[in-house]
Amino acid sequence: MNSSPSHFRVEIVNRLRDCGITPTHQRIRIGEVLFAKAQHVSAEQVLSMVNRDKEEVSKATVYNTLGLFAAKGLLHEVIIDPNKIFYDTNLEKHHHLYHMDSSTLEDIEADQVKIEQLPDLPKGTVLEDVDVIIRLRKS
Amino acid sequence: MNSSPSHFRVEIVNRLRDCGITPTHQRIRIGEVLFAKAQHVSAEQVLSMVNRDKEEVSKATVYNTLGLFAAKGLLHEVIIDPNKIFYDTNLEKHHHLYHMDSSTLEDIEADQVKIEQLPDLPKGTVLEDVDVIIRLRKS
DNA sequence: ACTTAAAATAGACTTATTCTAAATTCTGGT
DNA sequence: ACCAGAATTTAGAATAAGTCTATTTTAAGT
Repeated sequence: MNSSPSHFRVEIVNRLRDCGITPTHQRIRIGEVLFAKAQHVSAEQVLSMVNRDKEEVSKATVYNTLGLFAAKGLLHEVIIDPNKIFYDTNLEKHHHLYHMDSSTLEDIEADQVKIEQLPDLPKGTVLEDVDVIIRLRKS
Repeated sequence: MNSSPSHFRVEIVNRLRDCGITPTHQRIRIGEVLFAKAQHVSAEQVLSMVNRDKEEVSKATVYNTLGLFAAKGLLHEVIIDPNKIFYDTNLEKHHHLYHMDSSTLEDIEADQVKIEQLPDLPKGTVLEDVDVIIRLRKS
């Protein structure tokens, strides 16, 4: 609805189309806040970022959209804190440092952790992902 | 309050004392169901196991006690399912297979996974734990 | 523009967990 | 054994994340 949409906005629209997601106003808005930088955000945070200036997107839509984006691979769900899913916009293979004192999450590049051996997987199953979470505490 | 407490019951009482936990009726009851075998249980499950025959322990106490046991190292919290904490009575070093289709958790022994390298930890922090979660999907 | 399927919405609902304030039970000192 | 104070338990209310539902709005192809 803007006559000169920003380059970033156009990028998001294309990204959504590439995944077969119809780029609605709300989804684009959510994309704008999510993909501005690599970050870990909760649904709650997205909701408030998206509506910072004016009420633009409902709670239900934020939840639906985050679920949809995650299903399409635009985000990863990170499950570390029991009361909150974090959505991670960093799609590179990577792992996490979790600061238990502050409940914050920090990325570590995949090559910083070397896993040499995994168990035999039960038959009938395929590996989806290996998450490594390094929990830290203040010393 | 039983004149011939079972060996298992006595064991639990000692275990609680060793951790500096006053062994109340409720805590012992909860210990009985938890430490009967290595398992992963949610608070909800503990609540219903404990009160199977007759109402013995309140919800608040179950939550308090699980939190206390975890703080004292009698249990480990496992956070994999976003809406639920699972408490793990297996205290051996180990990792987890998570079956995404059934939302169930399976232990794997620590030596089944070899981690060769960890990143340098930020200064002022100490390693608390390294969790490896292998997510599986039906093939 | 017109139609229809997809998407978004408000707000009620659910579910896990925490809080609160009162009642009960321990524990250590007598 | 008895008592006081501390710790623990309790029922039920409160909170918070997330889901559901029924209705309205929007997107996209004709």
